[in-house]
Amino acid sequence: MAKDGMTIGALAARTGLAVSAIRYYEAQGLIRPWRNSGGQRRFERADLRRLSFVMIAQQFGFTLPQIKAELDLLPGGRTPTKADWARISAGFRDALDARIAAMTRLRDNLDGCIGCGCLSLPNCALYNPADSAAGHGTGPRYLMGDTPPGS
Amino acid sequence: MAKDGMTIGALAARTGLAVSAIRYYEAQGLIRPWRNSGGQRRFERADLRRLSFVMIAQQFGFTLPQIKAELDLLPGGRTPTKADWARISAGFRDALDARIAAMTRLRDNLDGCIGCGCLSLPNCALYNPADSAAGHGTGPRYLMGDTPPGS
DNA sequence: GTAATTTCTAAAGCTAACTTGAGGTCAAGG
DNA sequence: CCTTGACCTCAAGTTAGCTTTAGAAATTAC
Repeated sequence: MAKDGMTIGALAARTGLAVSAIRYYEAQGLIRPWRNSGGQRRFERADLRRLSFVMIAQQFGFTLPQIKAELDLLPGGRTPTKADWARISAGFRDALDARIAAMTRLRDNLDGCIGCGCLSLPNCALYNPADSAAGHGTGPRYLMGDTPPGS
Repeated sequence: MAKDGMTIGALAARTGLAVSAIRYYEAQGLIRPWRNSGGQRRFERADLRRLSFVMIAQQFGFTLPQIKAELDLLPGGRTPTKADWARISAGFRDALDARIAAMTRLRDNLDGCIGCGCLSLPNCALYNPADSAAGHGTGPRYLMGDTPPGS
């Protein structure tokens, strides 16, 4: 009776996620529910926390594989403790700091461009786009009509 | 002879964008090249700046329609002046500030959760996700297994 | 016991932002 | 003039992150 677990619908109601999204997350390996005798998914309370983590991380622009990598650091056999969560959240925070710093730097550079009115390189540091904040384009990109650094 | 313009290849080389991406941007109304006698696109120097703006805005997570909305504020008939660019960049900066603030707030809330070790609501302000930073999910989302605000 | 609800799987569809491919035209060099 | 490379259009394919649909089985409510 203790190991009853939540249904997917209950989990959806409590997280605000769609049932389909939760199933999708399972397919991506972010959660690992067990099955009851009838083949239906059953979730533990800890999964609420996992999904919350997923949602927060997404707010910051992390991809599901990246989030999975963080979650994979949680202990396998037992229910994660406060300390476990604190540990991965701290590691996560470093990534956040870097991301925020990159955005801020980018904004400040734009500020500089507005100030000088140039909006053109090489005065402007904008052509060295901040790391993975949101830029995962295919090829190299140079800004303001500048030529690549090494040419 | 003055109105010769750049070819799409030249523009691609100078921005680092793919030729196909530039054509796509035209289709989305972000740039309006003219055509030469043979039907090929020709671009003005100001388009370098427009594309640079597009690339920077994308770094910040703006969608192409949002970027187009900003670019549409530029004067139609003439080549944009420094003042024109400064004006739209300033408006743009406000959006950036909001976005960075939202991210920072989110991070700080996460900090609080790490500090108290709870990572659970309602102690944690995280369930009131920051505005459009990256969250454009379909339905409502509540974090940490909390119930929605009004229930 | 039966009807209504929930859940199941598998496959297809959707949006954003592009890329790739096919088949053909234009422009520049020799 | 003729070849080569850049360019053209249009349609279809790609990735992420899901949703929708269809048909069927399990659960819950009465």
